[in-house]
Amino acid sequence: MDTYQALTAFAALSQPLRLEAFRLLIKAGPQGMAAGDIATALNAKANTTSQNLSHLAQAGLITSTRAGRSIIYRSNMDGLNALLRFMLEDCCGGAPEACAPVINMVAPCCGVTSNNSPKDLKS
Amino acid sequence: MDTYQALTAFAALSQPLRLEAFRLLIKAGPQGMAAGDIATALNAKANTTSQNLSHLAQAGLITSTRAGRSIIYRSNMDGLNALLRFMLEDCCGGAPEACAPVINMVAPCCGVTSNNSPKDLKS
DNA sequence: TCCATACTTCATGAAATAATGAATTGACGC
DNA sequence: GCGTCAATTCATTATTTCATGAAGTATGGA
Repeated sequence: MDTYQALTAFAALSQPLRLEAFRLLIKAGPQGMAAGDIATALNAKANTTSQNLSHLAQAGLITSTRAGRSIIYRSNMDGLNALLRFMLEDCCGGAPEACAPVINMVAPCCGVTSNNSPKDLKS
Repeated sequence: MDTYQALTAFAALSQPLRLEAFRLLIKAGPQGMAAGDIATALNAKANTTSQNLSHLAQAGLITSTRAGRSIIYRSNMDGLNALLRFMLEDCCGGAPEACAPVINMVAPCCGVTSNNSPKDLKS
C-alpha cells in the first residue's frame, strides 16, 4: 500500500456515516448487506449512503456485487489488513522497539500472543 | 476510544502533510523532532506545519513539549495503539473469524506469533 | 410492455478544510 | 531592556467535501 492509498483509506474512515457503515459491514461478516439495508440501519438517505459506500469501495475497504435488484456490500479484510500494515510499517521498519508494545497490546484481542520481548527485536 | 476520537484520528491522518509528519515522528522514535526540523524535512512552511501538528496532537497521535526555544514533537504510541484496537474491535467482537487472518498477517512484522487458528476463536 | 423496486449518478448550495502572510508569544544571549 | 530565533495564532481566501433533490439505470414481476 502506498501513501496515496493510505490517505484515501483514512479519508474514507474520517466521516461518521462511512465509519459506521464500515463497522457495520465488518460485523455483518462475509454475507454482507444490501445497500438499502445499510441505509436503513444508519438512518440515512439512499443516495447519500450510496455515495459514501462508493467512497469506501474506492478506498478498497469494501466490495460490492449485484444480487438481483440489490447490491450487496461486504467489508474487504484485505484492505483493512493493508491499512494496518501501513500504519505499523514505520515503527516496525524504523523503530521496532516502539512497535512491539503496540502490537502486543493489540494482538490479544484476537487470540494472538507474543513470544518476544522488545529487546529481542533487533532485526 | 470512542467513535468521535477515532474520526478525529482518521481525519488527522487523511492529509498528506500530517500523515508524513506522523510517519516521520514514528521513525524518529522517543527522542522526537523539533517543529522546525519537521517543517524542513517535509519542505513545508513553519506556520502550516505548526497547524497540522496541532491537529495531530489534538487527535492524540503525537505529543509536544517545549525544550528551550524549540518545541519537540513525539509520536504517541498509546494513541496509535488505541486507534488500532478501535479498528479491530468490530471484527474481534462481532466477527472474530474475520479478524484472525488480519491480525495474523499484521503481527509477524513485529515478531509476534499466533498460537491459534481461526477455528479456535469461538469466544 | 408497463410498472415498481433498488440503487446510482448528477447538479447545486452550504459547510468544513487548508494554505498563506502578517502579527504575536516565548526563550535566549548580549 | 533589546534584538533575534523558534514557533504559534489570527484573518483571509481558495478549495474540497457533504447532503440534498431530481433524474437516470438496471432488475424483476404482472
